[in-house]
Amino acid sequence: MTAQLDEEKTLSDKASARLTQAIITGELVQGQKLSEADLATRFGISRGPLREAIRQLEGLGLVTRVPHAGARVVTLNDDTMRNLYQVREALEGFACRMAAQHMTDDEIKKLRTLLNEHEMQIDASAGQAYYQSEGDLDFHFQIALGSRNQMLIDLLAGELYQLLRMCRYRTSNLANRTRLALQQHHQILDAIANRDADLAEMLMRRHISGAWKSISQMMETS
Amino acid sequence: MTAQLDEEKTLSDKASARLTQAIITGELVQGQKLSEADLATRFGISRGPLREAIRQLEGLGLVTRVPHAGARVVTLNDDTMRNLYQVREALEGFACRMAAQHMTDDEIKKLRTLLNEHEMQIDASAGQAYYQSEGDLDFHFQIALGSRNQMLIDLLAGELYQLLRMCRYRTSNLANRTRLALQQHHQILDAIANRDADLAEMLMRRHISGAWKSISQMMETS
DNA sequence: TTGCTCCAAATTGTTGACAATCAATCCAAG
DNA sequence: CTTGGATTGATTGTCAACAATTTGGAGCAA
Repeated sequence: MTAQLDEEKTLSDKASARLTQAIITGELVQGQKLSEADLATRFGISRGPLREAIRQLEGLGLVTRVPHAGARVVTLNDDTMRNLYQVREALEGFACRMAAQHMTDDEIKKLRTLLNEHEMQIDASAGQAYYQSEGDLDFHFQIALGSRNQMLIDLLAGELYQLLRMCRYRTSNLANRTRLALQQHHQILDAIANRDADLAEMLMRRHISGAWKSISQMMETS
Repeated sequence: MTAQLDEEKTLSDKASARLTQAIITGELVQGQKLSEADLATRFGISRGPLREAIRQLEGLGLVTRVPHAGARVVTLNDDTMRNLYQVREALEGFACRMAAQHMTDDEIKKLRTLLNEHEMQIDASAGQAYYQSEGDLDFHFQIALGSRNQMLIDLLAGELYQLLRMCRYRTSNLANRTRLALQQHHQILDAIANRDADLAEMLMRRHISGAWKSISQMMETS
């Protein structure tokens, strides 16, 4: 989505982006301690900017820091993942309600086109998890944009988005729900097109809580 | 609530707390530029810890920073305030739903007692805005705790809470709704006590959206 | 007067050295 | 053998100097 390459402005920002990437992809394991000296040398920068980057990631909830004892990558246990999906249920449900009120007909049409493209990609790649995930995130991001609420957009596309990608990486493609998800996306978009805010919110909530049920089932059986 | 005095651990944390306080109380005006040198000397610390504090506040959404041009206090215009109240409507409504499912009977009883105390304080202080605000925040905080969702608690008691206090400070006691608010609090608690999650969520949503309507009306007439 | 160029001052970004704190180890006393 | 405490090592926190970038204005030409 926003794939800003290596040309950020400051070293702190570069380090922040690199750390985020490393945490999401699992290059830095959950709960791992972040050694300032180690990371600074690995990134080829001084400890100053690195510390600022860590402070920023702390504000974003990706690391936890205890004074004089260092920072650790946040650990996503079952509880925090359940919490995350619940918060998403609340926020994305509400975003969906707002989107039903504010999205233009043109935006809705384009989003429908996007869903159809996703469908074709799924047919072509026969269930490769990558397209599934990216397509799913795309749809949810467009809904967030449709809410016309910048704070909501920042929350969903920022902190929660990063954590969600960590979850996705951890649970990999445990549950292959791409067909069902796509169908539900269409239903949600139908509700939005009909300007039925109540229904749109309810469907999005079910979509997300259903995803969580599926994931938690898969996890406890494995 | 959490009135941690001057004994934080590190200078960065102290500076962070002091900056937050200064921003909320309006000592630092909205949109004002944060000069590192100036603040560092005022706080009696070096620029290093101060920069870390600013980075942290950036992550919390209290300041906006543009590379090589400095950080500014976030500005709360009507749009962002509306956005804030909408996000609260979504999150606190959901928290209320969870609270109806998870709060113990004992917690509910204590919360009822708290509301009664608030009522007496209001009678005694005859509408002093301070008690109104603090009491209101107390109730909402307890509801958040009742959700048993730590992420929700962190959001509501952290970033959103600070922004809300900024709003309260800015709009002062424009709308004296303490009586009405207290009555609605009782109704919400009734719904929770009856374990009626749907009603509890709906009432909390109306409570918050009503508060926003009242505030925005007051603002456009002034 | 207007607009441009270029310079300089002020501010932010970065660094390496120094101080403070915590954790583990080792030694000695009971 | 255990326990208590001091010591040492590593890691985090802090500082002041240095480098890089932006911004504002002085100077000059059209």
